[in-house]
Amino acid sequence: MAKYSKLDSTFAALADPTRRAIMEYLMDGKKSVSDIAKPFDFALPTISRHISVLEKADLVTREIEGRTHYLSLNANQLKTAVEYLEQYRDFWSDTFRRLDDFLRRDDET
Amino acid sequence: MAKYSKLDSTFAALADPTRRAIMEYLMDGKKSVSDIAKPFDFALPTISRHISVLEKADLVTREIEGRTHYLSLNANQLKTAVEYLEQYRDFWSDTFRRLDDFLRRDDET
DNA sequence: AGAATATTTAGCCATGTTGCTAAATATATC
DNA sequence: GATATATTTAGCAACATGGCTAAATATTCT
Repeated sequence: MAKYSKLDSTFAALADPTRRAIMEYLMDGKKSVSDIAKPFDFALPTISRHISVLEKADLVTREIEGRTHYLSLNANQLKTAVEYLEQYRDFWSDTFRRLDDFLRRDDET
Repeated sequence: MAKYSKLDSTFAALADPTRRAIMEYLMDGKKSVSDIAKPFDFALPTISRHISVLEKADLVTREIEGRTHYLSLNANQLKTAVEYLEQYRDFWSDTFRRLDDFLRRDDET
């Protein structure tokens, strides 16, 4: 399926702390570029580029109103990233169950 | 918390398709470096480096037996990455619920 | 000891990323 | 129409990444 075709850019976008902070801020709702930039010590073009990386990764969407660009989280792609990682869920459940069993057996001695 | 302190390198490691393929292969259990390298058209040192990127990201662990290095998935860090992304779960549930409500209302007309 | 096997390290090159400042573009306001 | 505001684009420097080959290291086998 083409569902996972953007994982490269999605995970790459998530690998930067500034971009993750932007994402977290957007949980509050849609925000303009300058709103997003305010708390950071970076020049505006730097933030603008971070936003466009998130946009190309489909993690955020842009809505232009006059001269202001509003950015919002894209639920779809976030969900896709989690779904990809969840294929490992069985694996880590097994691991923790085995650890649990091990500890439980210790208790019985 | 220091729990999310490795997210930069973890997501960066996941951003490469070769490394994701390696991870998927490791779901089958622990494998040697040359086993892992076999299906790829890359030189062995290239795969060796990909593995060490995964290792530094805490996504895999290494167990050395004689001259052979065995690699396994690290359940902990996989779980941490998913947990980080799941803070957005409320957000995307809301989004999809709103969409659902919208479609439902359409049905009623 | 010497040869074979498993893997890493070093060094190179091409490309991509992330920060900057300066300039361009688009829209709103006086 | 000129000025102010919101944002992007261009171009640069520093550094990181991902591929390669050649060489080094560690272990096993004869």
